Amino acid sequence: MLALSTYVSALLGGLTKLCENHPMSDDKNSYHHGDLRNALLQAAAQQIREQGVDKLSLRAVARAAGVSATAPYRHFEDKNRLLVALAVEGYQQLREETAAAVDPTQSAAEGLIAVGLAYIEFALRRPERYKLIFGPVIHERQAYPELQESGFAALQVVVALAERGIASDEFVDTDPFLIANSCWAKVHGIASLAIDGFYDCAPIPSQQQFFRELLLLQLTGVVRSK
Amino acid sequence: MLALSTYVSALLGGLTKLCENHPMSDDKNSYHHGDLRNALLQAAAQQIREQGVDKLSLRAVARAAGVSATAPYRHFEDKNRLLVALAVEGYQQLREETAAAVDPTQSAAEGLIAVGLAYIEFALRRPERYKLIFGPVIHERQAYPELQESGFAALQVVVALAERGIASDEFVDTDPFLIANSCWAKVHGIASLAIDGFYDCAPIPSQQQFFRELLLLQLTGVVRSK
DNA sequence: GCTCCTATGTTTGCACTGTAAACATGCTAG
DNA sequence: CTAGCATGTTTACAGTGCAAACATAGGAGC
Repeated sequence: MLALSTYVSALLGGLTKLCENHPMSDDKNSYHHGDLRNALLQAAAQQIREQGVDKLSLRAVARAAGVSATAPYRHFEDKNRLLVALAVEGYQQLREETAAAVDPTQSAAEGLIAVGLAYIEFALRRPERYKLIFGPVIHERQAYPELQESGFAALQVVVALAERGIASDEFVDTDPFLIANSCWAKVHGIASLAIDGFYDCAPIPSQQQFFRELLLLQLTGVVRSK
Repeated sequence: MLALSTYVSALLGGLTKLCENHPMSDDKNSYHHGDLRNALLQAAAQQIREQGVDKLSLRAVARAAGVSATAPYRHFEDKNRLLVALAVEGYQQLREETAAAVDPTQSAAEGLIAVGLAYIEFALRRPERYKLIFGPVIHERQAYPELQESGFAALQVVVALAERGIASDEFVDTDPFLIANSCWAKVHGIASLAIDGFYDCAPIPSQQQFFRELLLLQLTGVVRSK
């Protein structure tokens, strides 16, 4: 009887190995999950994508991972910590996607436009993730240095472009950090306003084109050059 | 006696009209509060200011107003509705403060800078209110047209400046709506990033000066004019 | 090979939240 | 004076984040 139960549990263990499409996929049949931390992150990401970032509940995440309500606390001190981890992940994606948008054979100005559009596209494609990254969802951001670090890393893409533009005399000779922040702030503002639906009912023929013109204006300036 | 009480209550009615600083102060000693709606808004505003926007609880607001937990539902269908009301209020403040910053005798460009700085100052002085207005705190913004209306009203200050600049040949001849949005996005981006502490540990001598330079760059452009 | 430690789970419990439903109260119009 | 209605209250429920105590298994040391 004891032997039987052992056998059964082993059998079940084998079975779970076969019919795995949901995240665990380990030989662990019960209890120790194997890779819960990642499973939680993944479940949380999906939940955010589908239901919005402020509807995210730790308990629901745990439920989705097939685990008890307080299990996540073994891997994240806080709900906030989970969010921070997701945000850092988001910053990295953002950095990758914007970096991928710049073509070194193009001019620095074209590069800025491309990065800006990629940034906005990212924000509109993953609005909830974007809100998580920048919005006030995460409490006490300053308590998590990794957040600001990955933020700065994302900014670095733009700084590099600014440096290139200055070096090639394409841009005005200012602090590249200033130029980068100028562009970033602009793009961030556009993305936020777009997500919040400010451009939805505006009399705009094409959003894409509108964004491009906004970005161009950033480069050429508003004041008529005399 | 009946006549007297009527008289007294009329007198008090006249008085409340005069000496209104705190919300209640009515002849109503209990039950019907008098002006609960405003009291709730005020209490909520304070709570947001002091504890942060995402810590706001309707029950705590009710408690602060000295009223039962569900009383607010007689005045706001939702917690969200309360937040919307506060956000609209915030937009109006924002519009007033930015409008007050523009001096008609100045150039349009100087006006844009002044408005931008006033905007950023507003955001930094009332960060939680600002987060409420723009952040993802309010759900389904598009369901509340008054939100977008007051948002557009705030934008109108900038549009007017853009029109003035274009008319006086100070600015390039583009759609004023485009210029206004360009400036607004920029300023909004700066404010958001500043609130999120992105500039806190940056190597910046003076924040104020940094903001001014960022805004100036918006006007003059990044690309070297040939 | 046995035992204990520790990492990782679970259960239980608490204080709190938003909100629905039913009930109470008192101003006001008929 | 009274009926109705706006505005309160009480009660209840499902859901939340999290702390504390308990359970389990896999691996380190004997």
